[in-house]
Amino acid sequence: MHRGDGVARLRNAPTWLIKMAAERAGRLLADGFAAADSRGYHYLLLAALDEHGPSSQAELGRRCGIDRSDVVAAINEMAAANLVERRPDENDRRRNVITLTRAGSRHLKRLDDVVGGIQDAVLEPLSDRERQQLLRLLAKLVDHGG
Amino acid sequence: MHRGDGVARLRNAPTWLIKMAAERAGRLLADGFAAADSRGYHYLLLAALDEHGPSSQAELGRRCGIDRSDVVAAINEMAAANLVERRPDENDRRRNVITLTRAGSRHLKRLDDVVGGIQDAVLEPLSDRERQQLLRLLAKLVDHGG
DNA sequence: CTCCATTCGTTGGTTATACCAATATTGGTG
DNA sequence: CACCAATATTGGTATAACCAACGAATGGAG
Repeated sequence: MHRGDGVARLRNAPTWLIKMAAERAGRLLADGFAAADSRGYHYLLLAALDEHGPSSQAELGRRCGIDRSDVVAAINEMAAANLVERRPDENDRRRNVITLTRAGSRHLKRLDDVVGGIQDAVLEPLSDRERQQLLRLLAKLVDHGG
Repeated sequence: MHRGDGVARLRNAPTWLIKMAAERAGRLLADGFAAADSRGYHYLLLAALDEHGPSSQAELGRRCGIDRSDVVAAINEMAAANLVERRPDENDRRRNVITLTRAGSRHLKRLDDVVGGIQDAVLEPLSDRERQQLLRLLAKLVDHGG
């Protein structure tokens, strides 16, 4: 029995189904990240560093949609684990430059695998064609407003 | 700019898009409920009462997937607003019987309208055919595992 | 150069959701 | 009766997401 299964009017409410599916995906992702000693913010930040190179914390926050204060905490954790390096920016002494370390790159690869595995687990009941359909429909929804 | 828009590998990750869509839907729902002096739990509980008639708090919790302790709090709030009535069960004095009041029925109608409006807002970019497709795909996902 | 607004990192909160544990009361079963 | 299960309730925890305020530093307008 899942949240709201006993309420008939929700079974045909797309927004509710989206929330249900998101909850499941979120649980699986959180569990997978936790098993790799990480969490969602870490994955986002590592991926952003990988794709855009060394960045200030504010840049990371804007790119990932994470509040500056939460970036501080996540970077603290990852710096302590040597996944990233934090050093002051010579050209702008307000900023820190965050750099991905070798260990950070390796960790990101592991997390990419975790995410990939969860994609497969969640999408398992769908055929390739259906997955493409779903991707297209969701992209349309997200591009529009969210 | 939305959460994770600056991370390319997420734009083609269905689970991420689902989470994004769910966040948007969740925000809209929370805002809509708040504008009606309610929140998600209230809607779930009122809907369950409407569909199944008077129930104990434990029944409500099981049907809605809400923890018993959270049911207590939500029922407290709704009883204070005269949306439901809480009285001890004569046949089983462990239980309370929760009953929907007239005002509760009216409130539920308002919340149903709120939810309906949000469905339309979220699904706006999709044609009728696409909405049916999405509903089908999501149902498949949710039925399967979550 | 001076003043002012802005940016940045950081600390220290708040809120809402979703849990979990413990308790007293009652019900049902042997 | 003795025992276990279910119920309502209190209280607490963890987490994500967000917000406010601060000092230090920067940049631009005059």
